[in-house]
Amino acid sequence: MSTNTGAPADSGKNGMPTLTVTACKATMPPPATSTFSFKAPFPVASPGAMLKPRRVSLALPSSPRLVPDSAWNFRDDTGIDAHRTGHSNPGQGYESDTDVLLPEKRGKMRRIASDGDDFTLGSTMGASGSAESAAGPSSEKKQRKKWTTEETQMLVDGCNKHGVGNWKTILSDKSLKFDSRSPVDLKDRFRTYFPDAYRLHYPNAKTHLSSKIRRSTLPDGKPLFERPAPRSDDRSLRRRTKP
DNA sequence: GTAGGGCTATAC
DNA sequence: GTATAGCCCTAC
Repeated sequence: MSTNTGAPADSGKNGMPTLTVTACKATMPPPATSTFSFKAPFPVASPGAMLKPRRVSLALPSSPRLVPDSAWNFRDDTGIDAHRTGHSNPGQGYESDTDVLLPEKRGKMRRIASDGDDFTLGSTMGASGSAESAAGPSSEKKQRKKWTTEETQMLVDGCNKHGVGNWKTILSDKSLKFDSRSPVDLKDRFRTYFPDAYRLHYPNAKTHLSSKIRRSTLPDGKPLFERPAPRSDDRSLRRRTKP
């Protein structure tokens, strides 16, 4: 699987270690250049010192999703395959258009892709839909676009330069080239590709944290990224509650 | 604008 | 059939 050859190595200036991690993918062959260089952007006394929950988990105390810490080491069990055990048909989407469940039934409304489907993504499409809004008013689903090694490296560089979580800033950095990515795309990529780092920076996250993919910590567990200083208007401590 | 959970296409 | 990655949606 993925290996983390993070080389603590020559701690650079400011005591910030220059790290190297091998970015092998579990399901796809490693690109030609599979080594990313990481550099912790901010000095930190201890890995956990700056950790501060930015959001409160959706999981209610009584929620079956709430799993013990030990479960973090397992695959996304906390994200339970609702779509596999629920109403949807794995790999086939919903059985039919009529299988679209109401929000009160499914928890929240989702757009269903179907032939001739007419819906638009609505105003909330801004986040990830903006990048390819050229699709038109009744925007079709954004085509899946795999992240290249180069893009990933840009993301890493951006995180090191601007701090994890400053996706918009990273995206705006002229020196970083992304292929029509949105801030959300950056966040999602970071979340899926560097689950360990994501978990370190966002302890509340319970999804997209495969236990098999670890590209973001050193063998000794030290993080490759540093969380930027929390914003003063940190809303992370609050979290929506499920109906 | 960002975090976080969910859905689903795709690879294996 | 399952795991992963990418996209979607919504709360804040």
